[in-house]
Amino acid sequence: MSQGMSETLKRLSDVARTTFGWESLRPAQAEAMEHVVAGRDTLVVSPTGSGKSAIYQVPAVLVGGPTIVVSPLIALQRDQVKGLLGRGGPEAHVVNSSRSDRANDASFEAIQTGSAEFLFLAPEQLAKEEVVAELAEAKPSLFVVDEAHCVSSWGHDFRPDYLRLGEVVARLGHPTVIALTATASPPVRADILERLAMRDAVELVKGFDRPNIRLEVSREVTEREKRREIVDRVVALDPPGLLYVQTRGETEEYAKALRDAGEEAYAYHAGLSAAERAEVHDAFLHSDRAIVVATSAFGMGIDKPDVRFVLHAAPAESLDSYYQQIGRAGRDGQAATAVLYFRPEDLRLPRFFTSGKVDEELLRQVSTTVKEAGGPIKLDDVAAKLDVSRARVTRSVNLLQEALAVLTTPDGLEWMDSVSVSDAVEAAAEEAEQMRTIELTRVEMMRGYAETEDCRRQFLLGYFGEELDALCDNCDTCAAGTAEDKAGLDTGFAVQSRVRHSEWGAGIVMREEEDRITVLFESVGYRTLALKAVKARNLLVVE
DNA sequence: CGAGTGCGGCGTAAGCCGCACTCGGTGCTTTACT
Repeated sequence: MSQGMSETLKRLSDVARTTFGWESLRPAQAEAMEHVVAGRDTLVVSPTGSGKSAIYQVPAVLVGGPTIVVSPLIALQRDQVKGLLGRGGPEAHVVNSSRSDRANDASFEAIQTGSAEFLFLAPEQLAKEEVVAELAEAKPSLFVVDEAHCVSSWGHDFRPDYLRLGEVVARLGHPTVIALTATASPPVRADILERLAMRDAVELVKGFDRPNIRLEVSREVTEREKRREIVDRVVALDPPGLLYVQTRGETEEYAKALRDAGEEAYAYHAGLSAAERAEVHDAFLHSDRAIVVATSAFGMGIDKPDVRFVLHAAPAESLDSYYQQIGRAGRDGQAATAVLYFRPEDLRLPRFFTSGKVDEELLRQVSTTVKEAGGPIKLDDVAAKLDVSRARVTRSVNLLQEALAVLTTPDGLEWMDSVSVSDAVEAAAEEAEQMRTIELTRVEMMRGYAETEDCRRQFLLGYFGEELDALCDNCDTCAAGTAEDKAGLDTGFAVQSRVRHSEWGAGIVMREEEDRITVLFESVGYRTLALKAVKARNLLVVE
């Protein structure tokens, strides 16, 4: 370590102690902080509860200029601010629609004058011209995106403003960008780097394996039988715990069944009132017997160390989501259990929820409007003109931009002259279709995990680009003895090597098995190929 | 996409078949009303 780096480290440790009261920095935290202080864009992938927030908070004090923190939920922003205040850290503000214009203006002023160091907001705020202008005036030095996997999982259709953060970064003069998340597979990481316009970024992936979580899959035939088994299992396991289900109705049904069986169970989904949701959060955080039956709405920002199990009544839409959800178990390092109850039929909803259903008519209208404007036009003006929600227009614009038909400039959207509306619509629809194809292969990887007879942890970690050398000895397949040690397996296509397929182009080998390999292709997503065919027809070339 | 629901037809009594239809997850914001 150079003299300069250790000097930085000393200053970071001083700030951590004097400003935040942290006596020591973990090596992984310190490494990330040094990159941030040096002005390097940094992507950090490490578990919740590992002190990710410190990675931007401590350098923020050392580096001149305020810190903008993008966070997906207003509740999460409030928690962060509370945490900072509680430790006596620098002043922090939030800006969102629940506050008055006057209050928000006061917050902008606080970061412009330097009386506040941190400003928290959602990506939707950054879609507003005035907001970006206020931030630009404050000359931020750090731009943090918390829960950065949302960029990839929500940006493509649910919260499209996530995909436009890269432009915000550019408008702010490219402050140092820090992206934080608890899990992200290689393609999700690549998506984050691209969408946030991160340059020459350092990727730090730490503490990914969670060996204390026992992994199990229970293959089910009938829905009825599955329900019975899940209730029995929950009753048998030690609380507190989580049961993830696919629909709001199921949260109520399972919660009732569990209460009938004598458990302290709560249903949770986004359709509940704010008060009801708060009540469940409260019960979960404070009771050591609580079981929450939830849709995917539950979990972000929940940091409870002693969750003993996370069960899934059905597959999630990707292993990224699945790992995120089971990662809420056993943060205290004590034994915890993750069981997936799997029926192939239950892949139906995840498939249905894949994005990519495009409204070609809307694409056409947006294209025509931008083209006929004859010069830069604001996204909001397009929405107003067409009388369509801003989110829907944003989604269309994102696709048209991908299709290289629309360009975003500081003055607004501009049409690329050489492109016709019909070509643009076609290209944008094709983009969407390709995205859908890739997302469907991600759902298929969920099936792969459920159906594998090999070590489940090797499968999971492999999906995230991490290699686990030995069998984990803490999953059902290891226990059953079906998992085979892969040491010495040589398919000729080593995991993580770059390959090229005659039809599908460039890809990365994700997984080797006796008779097949799984490759992640840039253009078509995950594909499993039979080695026999690959070799006979010379389909793959190692690059 | 596909499981579950509700309805008409069938044909003389009650239930069953096939068809059309509906519904399914995440949160920001904004605006018009109590």
